[in-house]
Amino acid sequence: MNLLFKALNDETRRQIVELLKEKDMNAGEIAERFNISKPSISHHLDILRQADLVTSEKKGQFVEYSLNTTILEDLLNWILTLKNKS
Amino acid sequence: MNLLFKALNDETRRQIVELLKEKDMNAGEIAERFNISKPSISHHLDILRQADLVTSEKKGQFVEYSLNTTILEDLLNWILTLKNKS
DNA sequence: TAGTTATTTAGATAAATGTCTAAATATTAA
DNA sequence: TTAATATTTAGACATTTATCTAAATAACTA
Repeated sequence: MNLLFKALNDETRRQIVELLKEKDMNAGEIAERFNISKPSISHHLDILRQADLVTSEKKGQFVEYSLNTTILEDLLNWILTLKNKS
Repeated sequence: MNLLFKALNDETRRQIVELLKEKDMNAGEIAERFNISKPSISHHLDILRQADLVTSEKKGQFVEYSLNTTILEDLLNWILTLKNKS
């Protein structure tokens, strides 16, 4: 839960997640969308992966990233529990 | 959205939110629950208030804090949109 | 009014974070 | 094998963050 909140607590990472919602992309394609260096994007992707929000798969010389929405179930439940105020 | 994620990106603040889910509490009562100084808790409460996750009301010499769950609607929708993967 | 209690503000500090450039690694192609 | 391309790792640096103690502010109470 900690890693998940941490991963989402950054505008760039949230935008990456939104990009990956549309379609899988490789690291370079993702980096193109931002005015941030590739190493920085790589670091953001690493944090998203640590949170299990994305998965990565090597495809030749590219690394393709995909969104993993199952991990959002926990977050969703946490929020819903809060909303069911006692 | 930024302030909301920021507010939730801290274990202490998430615990405060969970406490306030059960009942309204004043700053001192909240601080008692943690091994953290009162000024630090006050600071956490300020961040939660900036995110509009809590509201505060002065009651005599005490300040009572309440959870505001309506702000969670945005977060909920953001997550649900992500889950509806295209 | 003077003292006590509740809370916040101010200022300091160590740790975490986001960013960069340069270098390393891995894969493809000539 | 050598060169080119894709990505990550390493190391540095400025900013943000969580925490603390001391001081300020506000509100009761004797």
